[in-house]
Amino acid sequence: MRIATWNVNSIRVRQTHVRRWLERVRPDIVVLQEIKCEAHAFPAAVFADLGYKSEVVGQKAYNGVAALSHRNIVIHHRSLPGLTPDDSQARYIEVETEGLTVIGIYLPNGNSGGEAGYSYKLAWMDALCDRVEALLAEDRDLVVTGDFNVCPSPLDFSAGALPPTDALLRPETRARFRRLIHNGLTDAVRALHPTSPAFSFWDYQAGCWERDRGLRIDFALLSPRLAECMVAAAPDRDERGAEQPSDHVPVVVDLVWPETAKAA
DNA sequence: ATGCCGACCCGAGGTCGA
Repeated sequence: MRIATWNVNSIRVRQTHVRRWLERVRPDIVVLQEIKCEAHAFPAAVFADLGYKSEVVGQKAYNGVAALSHRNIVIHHRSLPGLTPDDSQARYIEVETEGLTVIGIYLPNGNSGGEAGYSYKLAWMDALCDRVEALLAEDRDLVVTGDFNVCPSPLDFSAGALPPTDALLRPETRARFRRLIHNGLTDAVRALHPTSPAFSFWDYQAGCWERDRGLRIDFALLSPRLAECMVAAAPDRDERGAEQPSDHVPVVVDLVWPETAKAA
């Protein structure tokens, strides 16, 4: 099973990129972030042509997440359970496919809106931790994937790419990311690539892509049984070199169930 | 030290992203 995440920075601008990428990579399920449109404006027909159904949590101009799959998927939540007050921003989608729960997130950046903006990020992360704990307590097979807007360690960003006080780096941010991991989730890319940066984002500005000055902020976190099935996990760097690219690239994880592995 | 770029709003230039 191939699971992927991609912050596309506007699905209407990037729809041909996503279509071409679906044909090349053929994920079973991909969650998208920053689609930046309402559901009625989502180009679902473009992906339906390739056999992909869409579930969309839209918002005008900002945020917006979606899930595309050529399998049957059921949407369970369109906002983050337990976040108070209710999240008016389209940042969370929770779907189920063949017994697997997939949570797609666009976690708040936390650098805008002053301390209130940062508090919102921390509250969002607290609610996400609680949601993950509840699902793991039910022994669910779970993937939490998307744009986390967190750089957990110095390996996850180029030196000087972010000021030390940035919301992606602050100790309170990192502590909450560690809490997610300590609940029993495995950071798929880091588990398979312990020493390479494996960036997933390069700013449009200052020639960051050409200088490989990037960040690793897009993750796929796997519950224990799924982590044992992981055979590959990596950012798809090729997409950053495309014409008019998103500033993020897809992150792709491959899982192979033990029965399949024995047969192969 | 700051801005660089690109997308949104809409039809200028402000706002946001990370």
